[in-house]
Amino acid sequence: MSSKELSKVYESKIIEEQAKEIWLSKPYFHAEPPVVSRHVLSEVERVEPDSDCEKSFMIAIPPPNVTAPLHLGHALNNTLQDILIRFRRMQKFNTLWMPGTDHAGIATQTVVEKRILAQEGKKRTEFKREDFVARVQSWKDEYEIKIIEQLKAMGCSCDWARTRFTMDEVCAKAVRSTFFKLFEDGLIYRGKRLVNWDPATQTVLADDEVEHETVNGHFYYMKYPLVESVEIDGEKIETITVATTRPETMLGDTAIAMNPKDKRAKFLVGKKVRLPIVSRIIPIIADEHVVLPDANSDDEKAKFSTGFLKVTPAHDLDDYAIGQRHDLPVINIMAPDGSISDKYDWTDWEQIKNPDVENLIGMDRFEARKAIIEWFRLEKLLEDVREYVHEVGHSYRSHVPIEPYLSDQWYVAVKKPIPSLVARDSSLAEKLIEETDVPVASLAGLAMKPLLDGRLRFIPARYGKTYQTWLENLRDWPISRQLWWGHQIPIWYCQKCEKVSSGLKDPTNCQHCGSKEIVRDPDVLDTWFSSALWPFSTLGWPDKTAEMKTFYPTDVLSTGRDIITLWVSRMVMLGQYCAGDIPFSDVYIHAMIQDGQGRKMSKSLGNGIDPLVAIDSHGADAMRFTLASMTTDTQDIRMPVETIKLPDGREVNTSPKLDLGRNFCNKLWNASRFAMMNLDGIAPEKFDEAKLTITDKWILSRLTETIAEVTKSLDEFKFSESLTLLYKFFWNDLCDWYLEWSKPNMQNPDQKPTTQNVLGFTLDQTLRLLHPFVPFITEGIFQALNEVAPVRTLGEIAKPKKSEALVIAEWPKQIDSLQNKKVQQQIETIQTVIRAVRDIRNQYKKQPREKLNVSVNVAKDIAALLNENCELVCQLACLEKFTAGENIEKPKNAAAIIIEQMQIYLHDAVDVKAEKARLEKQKTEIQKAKQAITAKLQNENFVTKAKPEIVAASKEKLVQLTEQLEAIEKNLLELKIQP
RNA sequence: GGGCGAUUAGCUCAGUUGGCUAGAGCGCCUGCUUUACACGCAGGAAGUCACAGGUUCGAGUCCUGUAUCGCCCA
Repeated sequence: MSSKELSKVYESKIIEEQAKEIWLSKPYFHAEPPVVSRHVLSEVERVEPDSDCEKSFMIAIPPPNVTAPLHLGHALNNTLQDILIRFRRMQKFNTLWMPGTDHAGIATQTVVEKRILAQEGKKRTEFKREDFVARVQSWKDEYEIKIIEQLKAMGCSCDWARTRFTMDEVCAKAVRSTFFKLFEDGLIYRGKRLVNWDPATQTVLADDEVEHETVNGHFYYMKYPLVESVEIDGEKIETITVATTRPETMLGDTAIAMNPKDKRAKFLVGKKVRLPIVSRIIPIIADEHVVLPDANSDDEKAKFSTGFLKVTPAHDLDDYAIGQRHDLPVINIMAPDGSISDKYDWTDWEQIKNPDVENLIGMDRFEARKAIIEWFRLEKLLEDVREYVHEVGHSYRSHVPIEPYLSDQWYVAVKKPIPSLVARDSSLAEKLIEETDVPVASLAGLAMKPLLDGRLRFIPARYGKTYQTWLENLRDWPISRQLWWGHQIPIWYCQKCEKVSSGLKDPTNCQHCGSKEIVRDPDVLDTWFSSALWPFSTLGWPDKTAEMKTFYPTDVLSTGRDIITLWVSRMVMLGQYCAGDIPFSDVYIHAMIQDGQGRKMSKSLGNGIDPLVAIDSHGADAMRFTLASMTTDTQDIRMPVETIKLPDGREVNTSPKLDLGRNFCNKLWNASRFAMMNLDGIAPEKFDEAKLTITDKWILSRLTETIAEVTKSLDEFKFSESLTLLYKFFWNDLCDWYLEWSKPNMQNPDQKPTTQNVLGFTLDQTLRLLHPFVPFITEGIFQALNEVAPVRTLGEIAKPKKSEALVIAEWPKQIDSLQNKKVQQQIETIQTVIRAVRDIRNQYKKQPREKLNVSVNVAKDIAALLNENCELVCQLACLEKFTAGENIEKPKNAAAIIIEQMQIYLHDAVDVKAEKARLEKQKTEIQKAKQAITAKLQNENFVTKAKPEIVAASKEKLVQLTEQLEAIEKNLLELKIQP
């Protein structure tokens, strides 16, 4: 928009480039704490904040994983955040949107590993650790740039100068400090536990990184021979049958358990079984945990149970617990990659090894399953195989079934009272959060309390329950991961005294015996450990920075419901623990985008939409508009996906839904263009309040109403509602009616100056209201408007501050004096008449341009209103002549339409048949409505119990319907008389 | 197994604390080169509000149950 006019066609790409240039020309997105000296970090002197930035507003972006480019879900989440950020910035909050990316340990390492294997045929283990990490690092560098470019393309107004990465120095310092603080508090400990092991990526996973998938599996019924036969009720028993879904683990069985209530228990408990293949002699024990068999039970487990449970402590969580209770040996028969192996704590290998077992060594766990079943079949020990549908845990990264695996891991104790807190207030030592076993002073307690106090709020509120239930049932958090990519655990093992050392700085000697022979733990920390610190690590914690003082706690976190447990809860835990306060007060949980069939968008289904493709085809504003307009508080939004072929032959996915946004932008562009064509020579001093027409008053009233409503709904995170309000105002009021009505005024020298000011002001305010949603196009138009009409005020009534750029313009304020309900009602009446005329015109197939005559029979006051505004009606209904009056007779050859309390006659339109049909139809409708309301009013209960105003309204309605019905009947009668 | 959500026009969705003859956008039908916009304008057709009970003067809205779909947790 070089000169004073907007280009004839709206082109998103040009507008986006221009807006980006403007936004980057000055630090509009940058926020600074209000301080005198920023260099003194320890004791910051605060100056009194100036009135323009009294309050701060901050959002920390959920840092996207550097694993892959952003998808449409990111586009949605970041659009919503940008809307909030731009809204608050315009409201003159000191607004900071902190950007950055996440190293995403397991995900990124896996992706890079796969790529190197595919392209170079090399495994990770063929690299030196630092060389491999360097390869991941360069992947990260590449994707970090891509991601930030994508965010910029979407219009995100982040403070780019502050961009962080979860493994950069600033974040690493926070990670180290947090770890050490937890370590000092005794909340970090090492334990040998059965963990969720991912054999593909070969690392441990936390409970919530395990996804449960429904699997069509089998129950295998395998006979184990008793060492000595047993007689039960005269029957001689040689074998017992166990049922299992995982036969391969039998190699590690160390007992058979049965429920003590089982009638056979008294004969069998204490006896021994010879484990097939391995010939290990194992005991039969009694344990309450074993499910009693019941073929008719609704409980799946009872239905499939034989009453005998093979106990494999090293490969099953429940079995591990039984093993602990009965002091059973734990025999691990697998390697970390899930293959059968004698190299990892197969403690009795030497005693039991035989050719049959040796055959199995090296087999993958599923291969081994087949081989073992085959062995049982050949030995006639396989009693049965039954189909069984069950849930199996899978890795959320590699998607292979999880293997319960015994290993040493570092844990964070989440339900242990924190010594440093208890030291400050000893009453906290034993205090529990009501109706839970969660100590108030524990990490879980710290996370739970703010929700219960109402300081932490979920939007929609129902997600608070998810958060709370998870915390109540929380187990200790395993934080070590057997990966190379991540924050290496700051723990050193002494080779001499075997004790561990840790610290804020890397130790050179053992902190216990002083030995120099210390070795650092090779594992890295769970990615969520560093993500949990994000809202304050990015602000420079643990240093007492001015940023921490100004912006912490932050205001909103916007994210998907899938990571409420993984991430949100841990941020609150560690925010409270490290920074001494909640990390944010509002957690906005946005919907998940699905395709037209309600499926998740995913690479494997090929049903995803690339935001860059959407931006390319429809424009960033269009994409944002569409996404925001679909954001209600439901948990899913469906976006029908359509595959199109690009000119270059590529096939890409897009969605017809995006047209909604594009159409809107096009309309906005053209309406603004039209407005500006009429704003030439605008003179603010020529605004004359006395010359405001009814339509001016109406649009200003609607504007101020819209300002109030939009502000309120944005305050409440109602994105779709805000846009609906804006759409209605802009399209249905401003474009459809006001712009049309303004046309004659613009030709009238007396009226023009005032109309110009009203139009300039209205457009200005509309652009401001729309800016958070569609920032590029509104900025572009605003810049042009600044040239065409630099001052856009309404005399003394409204003087919004000028701004060089819309991004920092002031958010509109509602102006009560402009609110005019009476005028709004009058315009509605005028619109009703115009619509009615257009309707009959259409039915009578009159040409749109054909000038017609219309008269209206209506009560005196309305007749006066219509006559006064005869020109408004004539213009938009395309009439030659229009008269309204109290006792207007229906002319001959006129069509009649009865609406509200008006009888509108279109002269010279004769089609008796059509007219009859139309009136008969309306008669039926009105009769139906009248009957319903009559019945209501005859009901004694309604009249006495309903609110008086409802009853009064109903009575009035009845009067109106009766009048309408009479009018219709009268017209029908006339039609009958007519030939 | 426990929890949460959804079910309203062909499609995607609104529908406030119960109170109109249940709305919007897209699609469909009819007409329109009205000098801002055909990515548009004017008009129209289209719904047993998943089903069955209940509460109430009154239920798309509240309660109970059923069905289907989806998500989370175990």
